[in-house]
Amino acid sequence: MSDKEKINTEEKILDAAKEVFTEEGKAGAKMQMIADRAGINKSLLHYYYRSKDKLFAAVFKFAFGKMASKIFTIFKSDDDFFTQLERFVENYLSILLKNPFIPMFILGELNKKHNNIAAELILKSDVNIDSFADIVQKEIQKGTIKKDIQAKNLIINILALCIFPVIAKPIIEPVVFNNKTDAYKNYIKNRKDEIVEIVYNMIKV
Amino acid sequence: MSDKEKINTEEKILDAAKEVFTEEGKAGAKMQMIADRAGINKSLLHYYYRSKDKLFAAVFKFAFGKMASKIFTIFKSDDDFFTQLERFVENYLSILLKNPFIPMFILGELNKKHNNIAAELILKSDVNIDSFADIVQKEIQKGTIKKDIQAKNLIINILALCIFPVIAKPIIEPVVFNNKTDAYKNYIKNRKDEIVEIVYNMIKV
DNA sequence: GTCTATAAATTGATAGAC
DNA sequence: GTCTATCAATTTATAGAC
Repeated sequence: MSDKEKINTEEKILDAAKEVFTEEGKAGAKMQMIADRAGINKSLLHYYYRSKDKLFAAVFKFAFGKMASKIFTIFKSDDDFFTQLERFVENYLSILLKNPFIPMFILGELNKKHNNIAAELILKSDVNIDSFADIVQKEIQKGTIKKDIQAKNLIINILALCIFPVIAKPIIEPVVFNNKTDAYKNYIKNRKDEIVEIVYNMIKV
Repeated sequence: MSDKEKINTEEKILDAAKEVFTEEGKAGAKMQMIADRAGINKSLLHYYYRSKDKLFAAVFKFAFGKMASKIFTIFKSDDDFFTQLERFVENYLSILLKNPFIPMFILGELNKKHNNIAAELILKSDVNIDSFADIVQKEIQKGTIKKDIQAKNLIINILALCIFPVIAKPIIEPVVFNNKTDAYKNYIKNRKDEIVEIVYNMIKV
């Protein structure tokens, strides 16, 4: 898909909307910006998606799917648990760095007082941690990890360690790394090993 | 300050603005909402604060100060390092739970592409981690913590483990705790001990 | 399908009376 | 200081030509 002229209008609109909504938030995004970015007229937005709310819903659904759907797939491989965890962190960090604005967009919209659309879409999603909880339970029985490890805590901690450094970049880069872009980039590059070691120390017997 | 009628108008406006801006974001917040919440006329907002930008700047400055200014003060006590860390986590979680919308507000605005105001205010702030880095260095020399601990990594990890569960509440509560509010509240209540243990396992020799 | 023109509603900001 | 009335600009959405 190197030639952007070849994709159809509906797709062009959705791509532009993804960019503008995730960069500016729902309230900050303007239909005119999206039309400009898509290289089409504002009226066409309403022709394909009837309202800003409908377009937002499409983008939010895509964004949430991007970050949530593949979370637990890695834990279905035949690798041992520690390898699965390592591959998960690597994989999730990779997705995050390719889509640095998406987590902030999702969390930002969900935390808005008057945004039923986003909250409703979460309720309809079928993401759940049951399969991951089963795997953790089995590892405990095998004696490979600490007895008192809780799957819920474990997954939240891992996601916190992966997501926070990305969404807090605009504050970490100036405050922690004195505005040195390279220092922040280097920090992120080494992030996988850092997280894996923390998780290892969290769960090892 | 139990009788809200007694505080002056300027203060009433700022209090209302803090609420509305942090709940809705800068673009989502409307001057009319703020006036209504303050129980005054919209024109008075412009009388005290000349523009929405000026009012936003006042709120953002307050919010950032609330979360950032007291971060490193605890590490000036005479307690041993592990006790200082424990007290820091306890203290920071307490501030977070009293102001659950502030971290999301700060990070959300800083991640907006076209928001110079917030980014400028961060640059002007004098928050830095130098004193904390010194303390970590001394502990390493004393041999009380691992040799390869980096202060920058340590503080980011701790903040991640504190802040993420709060800003991700709208997704943790439905996805991880099946919409059981009590289960989430209980999880947060036990959060301090969980984080302290993780940090202990991170740094102990 | 895509555009121009315009309606209709919202919203930040000001003027002026009291 | 506080209010009413109103402006001017923005913004979502629609009507209608091609």
